[in-house]
Amino acid sequence: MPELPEVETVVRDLRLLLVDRTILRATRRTRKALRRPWRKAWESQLTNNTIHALERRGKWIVIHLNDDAFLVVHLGMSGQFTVCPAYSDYLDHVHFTFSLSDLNDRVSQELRFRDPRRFGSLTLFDSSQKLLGFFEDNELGPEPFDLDPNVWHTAITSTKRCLKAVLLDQRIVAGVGNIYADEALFDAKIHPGRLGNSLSEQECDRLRESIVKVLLRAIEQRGSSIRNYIGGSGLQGSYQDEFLAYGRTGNACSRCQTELEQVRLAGRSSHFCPQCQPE
DNA sequence: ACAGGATCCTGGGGGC
DNA sequence: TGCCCCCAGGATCCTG
Repeated sequence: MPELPEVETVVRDLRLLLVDRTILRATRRTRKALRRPWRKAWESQLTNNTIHALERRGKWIVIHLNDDAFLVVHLGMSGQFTVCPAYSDYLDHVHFTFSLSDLNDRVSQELRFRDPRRFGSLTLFDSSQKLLGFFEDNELGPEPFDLDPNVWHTAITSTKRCLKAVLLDQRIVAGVGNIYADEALFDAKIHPGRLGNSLSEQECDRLRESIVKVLLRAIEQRGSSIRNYIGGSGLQGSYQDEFLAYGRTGNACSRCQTELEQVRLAGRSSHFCPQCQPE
């Protein structure tokens, strides 16, 4: 579900709500397995630990704690990570709660992790070295905003995979998912089924610039809420109202009025304009 | 090396 | 109302 703009929105929301606050208690509310195993010992490691920074890396949320510890969260397809009043009702599928130290005269609050489909995960690393090692083991690629044009050009043109598969590959670029891959390819006027090694240098540049443009605009709109995505403060995003390709099969292309089409690539539905994005 | 499929899950929507 | 099937913002593993 959440791609880079949604994760960035959660991080920005939570930064305002969590920095300098202490986790008084970490509670696992279900025994259902998530994508990665949770160790019981992490609960005591988190207790009385203070959050001093939050950052995003690709689709990962990194929470900096004292003693060089890091809580790393992935939202998978349906994850929600929100701060809410401690007395508010629990929805179903809330797997973790982290009660927070009071802030001045505000009501007591909790950080909650909810994830109906359980493709998300929470993992604690007890040193920055282990955190970096984790990203290295995953071969997590560069942030879209830091892409070196030459490295990008080489990565694209040295593969015979279709572009949709390349954009979804977190080793090539971190943070792009199904929605923003389609939107970026539409913006760049490049067909998602084109093979990487068929792109010209100009097309590589255009695609890279479209990715950045689409992601930045989506962040401005707090991401896309099409099913159950919400930000760290519970607010929805609105970029879904600006989709030009994703989910618009059968509608008229905003540029040329041709009917948009849909194909399945890399196991994912891909939306495009057959006129603007020729095969 | 890569495509394609299955898998891990729950829930919503459409068709009947 | 219910049932069945398909689909979904992710990522990984297996087969051919």
